[in-house]
Amino acid sequence: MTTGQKLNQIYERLLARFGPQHWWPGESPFEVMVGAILTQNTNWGNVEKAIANLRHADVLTAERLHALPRDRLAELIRPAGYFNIKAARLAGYLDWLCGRYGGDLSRVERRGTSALREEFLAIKGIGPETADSILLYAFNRPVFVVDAYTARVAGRHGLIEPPFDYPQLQDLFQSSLAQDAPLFNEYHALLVRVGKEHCRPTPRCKGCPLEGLPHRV
DNA sequence: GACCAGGCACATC
DNA sequence: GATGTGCATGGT
Repeated sequence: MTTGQKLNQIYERLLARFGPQHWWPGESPFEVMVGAILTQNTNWGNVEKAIANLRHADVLTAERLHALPRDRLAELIRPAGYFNIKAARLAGYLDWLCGRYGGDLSRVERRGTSALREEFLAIKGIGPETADSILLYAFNRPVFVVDAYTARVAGRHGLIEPPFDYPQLQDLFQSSLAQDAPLFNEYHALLVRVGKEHCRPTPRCKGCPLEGLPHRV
């Protein structure tokens, strides 16, 4: 079986079990970008609390968030954890968005995918996963998002030989699947789902939709 | 009371 | 280039 066939088989099993995940759970591209920074190494439920705080404070626009004092911003996003670090990262992102694009995401939208990725990676606090999450979930670009769950599932099921890094894992998916943003969107969300419920640091393989597929000890 | 969560930058070797 | 560490809240 080719890698592409294996990846499609896994996708079909996950989708059959869990159904569409309706990612990203954000209301606008701007919210997706803010959420992508806030969710770094953090449970999404905590991020929702932080975003709710921003919404209730009526500062969920580029201009208002950019104008907010750093300590006030940190206070509002406190539930998301690492709040001082993340306040600085959001500020850096907003400096870029407001400084280079006047806070206008429709202008950002016009940029090509690889140029945009480079711009994101140049912002302190935006690494590969956050950049790719924004490209896929805010801008619908066919970029596969790699995260800890992706690495765990791919490693355990022998899709890739360790040691492997982010670009290698991303290339595995991008070169073996159709270059399709809705597919990448759903696939990543499904990997997160199976990672939360079964493919955990200490595995819970009983009842896993991937049970019976090749697996490492 | 551990363990875990949709990373990243920086220090040190 | 590889490895280690700080950052922090909140749910299980």
